[in-house]
Amino acid sequence: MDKELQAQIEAFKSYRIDKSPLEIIEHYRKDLQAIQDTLDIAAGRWKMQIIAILCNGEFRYSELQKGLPKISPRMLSKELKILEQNELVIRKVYDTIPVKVTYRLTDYGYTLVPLILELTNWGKMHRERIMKKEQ
Amino acid sequence: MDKELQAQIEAFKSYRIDKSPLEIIEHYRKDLQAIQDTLDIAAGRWKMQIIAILCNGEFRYSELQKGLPKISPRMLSKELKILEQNELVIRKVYDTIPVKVTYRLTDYGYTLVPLILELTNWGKMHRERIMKKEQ
DNA sequence: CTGAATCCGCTCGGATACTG
DNA sequence: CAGTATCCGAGCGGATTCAG
Repeated sequence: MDKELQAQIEAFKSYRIDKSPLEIIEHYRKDLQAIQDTLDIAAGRWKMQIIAILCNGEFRYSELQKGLPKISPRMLSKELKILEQNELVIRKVYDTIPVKVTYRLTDYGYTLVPLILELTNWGKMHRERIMKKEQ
Repeated sequence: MDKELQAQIEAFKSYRIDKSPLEIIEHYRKDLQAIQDTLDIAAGRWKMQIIAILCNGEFRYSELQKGLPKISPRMLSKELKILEQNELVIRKVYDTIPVKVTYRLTDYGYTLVPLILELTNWGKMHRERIMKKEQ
């Protein structure tokens, strides 16, 4: 695992050897654009967390609220609507009384799993690092 | 690669089988916190892109500006300062005339490489998908 | 060349109250 | 239960100008 990371880093560094900084930047434009594209979809404090929950299955609106205690209903419904528009989430209404609404990821939404995992892993590592420093 | 993704997704789904949504959410709190932690470090429109450039080596302030044509000097220096405070980036001043300043990642900064790669990959895939749909 | 200083609009996101 | 409506503050980020 760590070796893999080393390899990735070395790949970046070796890429650089025979190029000037400006050449590198030029060849790297598309990657930056790609990052920007991802950020456009996933921006904000909540979207990634919502997707992360939904990776685990189908959840009701109120269940999501319990998973994200600090989110206001306004934000939750707003974010869900955007995620639905981007075809990452499917909203399903059950015609019962009282109403029941569930959310789950589309297949496309599940393509974000690796990203979610990286976010989670790095966050955990970061927290450990902070803890150590404080002691 | 795609098989690996399938395996990851299945891992999520099978995890769910014998648990209620609320149990899942409860057990999942720490992961959400981790995601939040990462977002706190990487939030905003520019930080990830700056780190992505610096993955390729050492760059001067003006080179970074060329890599991110739309960033204002204010933002660039502000973001770099925060990244430096978080020990992701090292700032180095050369005592020449005119001054020369370079930025590069710390070893800790390089731990973000996998995340950067995922952001890039997903962004590229997403763009292809959008293109197809529009035709 | 590498920023710092100032001004400002906008949108993100929180709080609260209310509805079918 | 699953949202909507309304109000509001903070800060993100852009534009421009200036300085060491």
